[in-house]
Amino acid sequence: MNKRDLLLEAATKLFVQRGLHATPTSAISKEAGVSAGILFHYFKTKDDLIDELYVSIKKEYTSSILNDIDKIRSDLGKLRLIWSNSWNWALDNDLKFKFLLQVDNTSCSERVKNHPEIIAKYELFNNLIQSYVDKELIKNMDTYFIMGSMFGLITSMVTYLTQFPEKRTNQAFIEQAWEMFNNYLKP
Amino acid sequence: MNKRDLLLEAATKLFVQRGLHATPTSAISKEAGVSAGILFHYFKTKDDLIDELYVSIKKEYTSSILNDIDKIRSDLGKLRLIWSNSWNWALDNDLKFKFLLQVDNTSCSERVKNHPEIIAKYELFNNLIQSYVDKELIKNMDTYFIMGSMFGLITSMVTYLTQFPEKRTNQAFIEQAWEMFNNYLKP
DNA sequence: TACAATTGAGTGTTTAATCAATCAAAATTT
DNA sequence: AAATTTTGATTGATTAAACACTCAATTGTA
Repeated sequence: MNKRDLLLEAATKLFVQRGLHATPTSAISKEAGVSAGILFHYFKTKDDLIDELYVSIKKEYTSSILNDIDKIRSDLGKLRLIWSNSWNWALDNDLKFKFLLQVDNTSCSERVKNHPEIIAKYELFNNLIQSYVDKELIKNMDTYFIMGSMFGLITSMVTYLTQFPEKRTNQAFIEQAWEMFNNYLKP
Repeated sequence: MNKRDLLLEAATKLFVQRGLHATPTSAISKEAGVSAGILFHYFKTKDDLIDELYVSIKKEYTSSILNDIDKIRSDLGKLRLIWSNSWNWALDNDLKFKFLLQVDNTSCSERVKNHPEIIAKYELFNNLIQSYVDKELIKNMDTYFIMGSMFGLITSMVTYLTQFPEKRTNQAFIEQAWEMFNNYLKP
C-alpha cells in the first residue's frame, strides 16, 4: 500500500481509539510506519487530513448503501436491501463507521459536511425516499425526517450488533428488526 | 453562580463549539471569567473535568425523562411522555445534549460509561421497558435493542427539530412522529 | 543527471499542570 | 468582644512536555 493510504488507515484507527485532537500527527506517522515529515507532504495540515479522511469514508459508506440494488425488483425489497447494506457495511468497517459517528457530532464536521460530492449523495437518497413516499410505500413525512430516522435506527442497530455479534446471524432477530423498521416507515 | 459551575458551563459551551481536545483549559477559565489556576483547584485534571461534566449532564438528562410520569395513568400515555420528555429536554438543553452525543462516540466515554449512578439509571429504564414487553405494549425484543432504538429515534428527532424549529409546535407533525415511534415499538 | 519521494532532527508555539503568594472569612482563644 | 489562628478560595507567572509543522539532506527512480 502507498504511504498516503497507510497514513489514512493509521489515522482512522488512532482517531477512533484516542480521539481526533488527542492523536498527534507523530503517532499517526509512527503507526503507519513512515516518517513524520511525509504526512505533511501528502496533507497540507492535520485538519486537511481529517477532512479528506472524512469525505473518502463517507463516500465509501454512501456508495455501499446502493450495492446490488438493481438485482432486486420490488420496491420493498430494495428498501430492505438499503437497510441491510447500511448496517452490514458499518459492521464490516467498524473503525470507519465509528470515525464517521465521531466526526458527525463534532464542530469540525461543519467544515466538511457541505462537500459537493456528499451533498449530491444526500440528494440522491432524498429523491429515492420521495419516490417511495409518492408510491405510498412509506409514510408521507418530510424526507429529511425520514432519512434522519433511518440513519438513527441503523446506527442503533450497528451499536447493538457490535455488542452482541452473535445476533448478526440470528435470522429470527434480523427478521424482527426489519419488521420494526418497516412498521416505522409504512403509511 | 459559583466558579465551579461557571467553569462547567463554559466548558460545555466550548467543548461543543471546538471539540474536547481542541479546547485548552486556559480557554475554559477565560470564558468562565476566572483564573487559570482555579480550574485545577476544583478538578484534579482536565479529564476529571470532562468526566464530572459528562456524569452530571447524563444524570440531569436521564432524570428529566421520567418527569411527571406519575401524573399519567395509562401505560401508553407514560410511554408517550417518556418520548416527549426526552426530546423536549434535549431541545431545551441543546448544548448539553450535543456534549453527550460528542462524548458518547468518543473513546473517553469508556472511562465514564460505567459510573454506578449511570448504570443504575439504565437498569431502571431496562426494567421499565421489560414491564412494557410483559404487558405486550411493545414488541418482544431484547430490551437493550429496544432502548438503543428509542434513543436513536429520539436523537434523530432532536437533530431534525434543531434544524426545523418551527415544527416543534406543529401539532400534526408531532402526532405523526409519535405514531411512527409507536408503530415501531408495538407488537 | 534530474526529479520526486522520503527522512528525522529542529523550531517556535501552545499546552496541562504547578506553586508561592494573597486574601476574606470562619473558627478558636484570650 | 477583641485578638489570633486556621482554612480554603483565588490568582497569574512559571515550567516542562508535547505539539504541528518545516526544511536541509538523503534516497530512490526514470
